[in-house]
Amino acid sequence: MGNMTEQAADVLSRHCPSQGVLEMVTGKWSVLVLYALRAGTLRYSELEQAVDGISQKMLTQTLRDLERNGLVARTAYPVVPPRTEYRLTDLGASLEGIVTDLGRWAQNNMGAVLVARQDYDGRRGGQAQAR
Amino acid sequence: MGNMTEQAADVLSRHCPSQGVLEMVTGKWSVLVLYALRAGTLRYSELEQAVDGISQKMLTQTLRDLERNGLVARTAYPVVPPRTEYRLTDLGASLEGIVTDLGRWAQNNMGAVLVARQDYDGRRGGQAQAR
DNA sequence: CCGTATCCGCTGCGATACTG
DNA sequence: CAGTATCGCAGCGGATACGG
Repeated sequence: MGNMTEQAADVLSRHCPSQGVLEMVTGKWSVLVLYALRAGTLRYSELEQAVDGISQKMLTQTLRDLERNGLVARTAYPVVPPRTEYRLTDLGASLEGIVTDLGRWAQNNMGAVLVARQDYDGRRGGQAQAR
Repeated sequence: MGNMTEQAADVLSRHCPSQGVLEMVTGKWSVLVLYALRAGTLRYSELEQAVDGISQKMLTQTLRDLERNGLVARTAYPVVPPRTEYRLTDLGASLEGIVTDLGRWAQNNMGAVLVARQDYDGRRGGQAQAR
């Protein structure tokens, strides 16, 4: 099955629900939380440490979002002090490979990207360049 | 880049530049444009058609960003009417596999995600649910 | 310990109009 | 055809304070 010149029902199609699925990856923190959870089950506080720089608000919000999308399972133990654990669901685990590849790509190629940026900004002749 | 006192010098570390690299993927349109450009060299108007629903502003902005990051090459031919072509650089092409996997994952699993959302929202007992 | 609530600046993104 | 300019707003995301 080869020919894919017809790509009507594709991710690129506006009304395809897969767009909404991709929006899970957009957002500053989602990928990083998934990346951290590859290690296995983690408590809230452990995630907070693992994903360096994330605020409580964004950690909670990202986790709720991932939970809603069925990628992460939340288990709260009614003890004092509270204990809550998060782990990837099967669905979430099916993304592990991609998340890992993405992380590896980022680390392997950040150098090249940084150089490209300097090059691009440089060609612009030292004008004030935001971002 | 030298400072990696611990094994913790990976994507999850706050000061790791790979975070900035990951931000290329965040954003609603970047992945879709990359996805479209897997097909080969495309003109501006072809991209506009391919990535359904994107506005001129966001297409231009996304392309500039990808160009700045060294993932996309832009070639403008000084003819009338103007003709501008975009293609993946080698660096951009090195992301092809991941982008393809991501697209395939989205299409294969959007059903499961949709179900998970309904399930999650349903358990909340019909309360007003944003997003 | 694991959250929720609130205030608020910033910017991503869309809509629209204009140009070489 | 391939952009740029401008406006406007919703929502992301940070800081801080509070609650079970």
